[in-house]
Amino acid sequence: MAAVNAKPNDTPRSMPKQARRKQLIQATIKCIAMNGLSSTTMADVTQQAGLSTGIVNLHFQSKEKLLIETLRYISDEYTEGLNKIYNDKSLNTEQKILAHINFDFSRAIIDRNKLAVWFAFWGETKSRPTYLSICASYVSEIANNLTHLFVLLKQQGDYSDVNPDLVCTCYTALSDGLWLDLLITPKGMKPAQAQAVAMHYLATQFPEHFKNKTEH
Amino acid sequence: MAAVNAKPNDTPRSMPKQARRKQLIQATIKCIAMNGLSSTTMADVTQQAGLSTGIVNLHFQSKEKLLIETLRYISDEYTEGLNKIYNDKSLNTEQKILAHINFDFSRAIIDRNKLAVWFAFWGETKSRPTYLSICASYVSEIANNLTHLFVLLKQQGDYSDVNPDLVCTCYTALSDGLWLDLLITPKGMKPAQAQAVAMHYLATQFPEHFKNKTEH
DNA sequence: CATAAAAATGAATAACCATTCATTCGGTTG
DNA sequence: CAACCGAATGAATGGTTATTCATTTTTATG
Repeated sequence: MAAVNAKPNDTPRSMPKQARRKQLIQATIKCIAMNGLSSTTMADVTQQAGLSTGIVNLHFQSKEKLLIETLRYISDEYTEGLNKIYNDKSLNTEQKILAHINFDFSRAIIDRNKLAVWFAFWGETKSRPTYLSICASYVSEIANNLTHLFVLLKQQGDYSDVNPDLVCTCYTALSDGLWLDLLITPKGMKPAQAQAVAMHYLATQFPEHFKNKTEH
Repeated sequence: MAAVNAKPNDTPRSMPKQARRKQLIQATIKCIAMNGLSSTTMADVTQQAGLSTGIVNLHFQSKEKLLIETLRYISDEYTEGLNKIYNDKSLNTEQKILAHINFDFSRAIIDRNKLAVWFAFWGETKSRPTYLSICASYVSEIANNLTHLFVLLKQQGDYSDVNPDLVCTCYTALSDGLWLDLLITPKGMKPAQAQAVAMHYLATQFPEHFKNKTEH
């Protein structure tokens, strides 16, 4: 029996379409991080992917569609990671919230390449309804889930003054703002610090659960 | 699209150089908000300003320098507004902090055109050292001043557990994140709401001063 | 007024860039 | 092995864009 040698360096044509699209999206992320969205060209992307000029149009029809799929890619990665946590039946409410925070400041998420992509697209939402609607949809999905966790936690302590909606809005804004710190002051703010700031806020709302927990 | 400032009498040539530069910067802000940074062209900007093709190169040498001056313009507007508050001898510490929050969510600052510009530039900082250094400089200036206010306030109440540095980082990140909400969910989040969220956080740290002071 | 200096114009230019498509390549099938 | 077909290539194309600069317009000065 001959061993099937899957050479990782090769990019065989038999690769499923989905894999080639992913390869191009990842090249796009790298290019946006390296050159900025405004000077990312098709040539940059295809070169970064090690492929030929026309390949993006073959797989995505146009540059605009590639960019939309790139935004969708990082949005999906984020929401899917969180949904895995929300749906994990082995975790209780407190553990789910902790897992959420850990995820928000995990390697895969606070990768500066991806942060640059997030902010680049956010900066364009006002002029591109498609970007805006992709953002609006993941924002509301996460807000629903996270608010619900806060509602549940509220019932587990002396938290009558806590407003779950407000806490969700505040936590979400805080973590977005911390992402900005990680992007623009990479030497001043480390991931663990950012996470500690987020924990600090949650401890003000749910001290019985989150005080003195600097978990990672 | 009609040029807004096309009336000849509005733009006399005797205008000081500084005024024409400002006019072009404001046109740039409007274009970035309307079309996105990545598709803002020199022709867009000059048309928006109601001036001729070569005018930007005459006053700024290049597009890149225009963009840098645009970032500097919104940064300066922000830091100067805050410095006015910090240096106002008629305000006590608590009033300065309240004024800071009011300013962060005032009309001039949370104008969606300008928010779009902030995020557009933040998205490019990773690839443009000049943008990064402009951002780094205003960030640290504000952090110094705001932290100092928290240090002073800490002495005015039973706040032994408060960490002024942490509160400054947290407040700043929170307000940046709320700006994002104002930009991408304009129908879901109103300025007054955003400000209330910020107040809510400060009340957790300085309850004797900021509890039940959500409106201003 | 006359003249010079400064500011602004906009047609022309050269570089750049997204997209196309005739051609080549590689894997599969019979 | 031969014939086929989808995937990939990359030179060519046409549209866009930043920048230049000779010319025109306006302002300042005596």
